[in-house]
Amino acid sequence: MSKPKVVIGMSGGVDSSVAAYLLKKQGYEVIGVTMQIWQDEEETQMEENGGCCGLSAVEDARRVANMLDIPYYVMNFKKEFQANVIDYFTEEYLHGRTPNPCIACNRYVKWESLLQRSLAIGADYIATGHYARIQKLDNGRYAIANSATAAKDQTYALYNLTQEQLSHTLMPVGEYTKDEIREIANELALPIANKPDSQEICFIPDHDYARFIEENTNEKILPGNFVDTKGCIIGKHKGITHYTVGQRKGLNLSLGKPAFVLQIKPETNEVVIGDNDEVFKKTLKANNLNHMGVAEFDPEEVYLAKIRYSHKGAPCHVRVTGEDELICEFLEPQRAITPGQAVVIYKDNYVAGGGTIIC
RNA sequence: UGGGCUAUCGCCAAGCGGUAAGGCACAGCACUUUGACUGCUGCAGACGCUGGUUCGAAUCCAGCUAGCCCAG
Repeated sequence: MSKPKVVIGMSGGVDSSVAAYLLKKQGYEVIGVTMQIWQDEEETQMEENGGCCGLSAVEDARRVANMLDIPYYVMNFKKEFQANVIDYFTEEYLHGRTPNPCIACNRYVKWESLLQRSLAIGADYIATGHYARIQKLDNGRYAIANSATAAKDQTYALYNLTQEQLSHTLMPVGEYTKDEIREIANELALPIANKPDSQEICFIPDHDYARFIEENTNEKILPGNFVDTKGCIIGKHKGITHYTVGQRKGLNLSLGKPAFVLQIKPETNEVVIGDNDEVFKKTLKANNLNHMGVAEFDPEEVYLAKIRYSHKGAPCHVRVTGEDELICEFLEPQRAITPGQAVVIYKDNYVAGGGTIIC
């Protein structure tokens, strides 16, 4: 008798607002929720230009919910966000890796925590404004698939969701292009129709990662040596948290030719420097695997793998080398394979699985 | 202290009498819905200092200063 109930995570932005509208139109009983995840009350000001999680977001989301005539709540997830995103982020950098906090946030906060609380209040699904689609494959598994807009594809950051989570998730805007979504927002005269897209890491608005990390750890970040591939010292660095593989800017190294970070060695507090062509590698090892559309990788098959958000994807073979470990062998060398980043493996146009790059 | 060499932007470096190349670094902007990468733009009013020769000098000459090398 009753309509299926869905909790939509509302950021106050265009996408999630339209998503709420679409769900309602599709006949769901929609409940709007904004997750409060990091901001201190006094800091509302700084997020005006559309961060995904600011408090100004709450005002916008509430207005949209009113217009759509759906119930609206703010849920506090600061503790979960701190533990699963901020602490993880800091810890990774301290170990010389380069994390992708959005992936952790998606899996552990936006899904795990929000889904739990939503189910607890009687919802059947949660929904978001991501540009991606959820498919149920012939093998019975759920997988995230590319959205209608390749340009706006967000599947990479969602590779880590579990089957359970996917079975309770809806992504209504995945069927549209960004332009179509904005058009709908305009037609509805949503107050946020022209908000710019969010970008950058939401909890570091000033973009100063190193300072943020320093303020969020008790560990002392020590300067160390830049070394070349032979181990010769060629300069001083400001602390390994300032660097990532493939980086060129900010090294302050004048070698007569561009210098790039090849590797970060936390054991010795060294940063290895080399030429651009030395930052290309053909294989990577990953652990912390998540199987999405494919339960077991076929070593014969050629998959497409992305090693960073904006990577176009490159063909590779996938070899499982352990309980929770695999190796991707790319057909062509890839630039800046970076420990801490995620490798997401695609089959056709859906996510087969992925993991965290360890080397 | 005797002989030789060198002194041009933060680093490297063109220039050889006609009015300061380039690379690296750095900065800003653009791109980017993780970090990066990339692209574009900017970056010596002046060539160690002081004089001199020339219509004209970073470029020639002299002295001074500093650094390097070789002799003691």
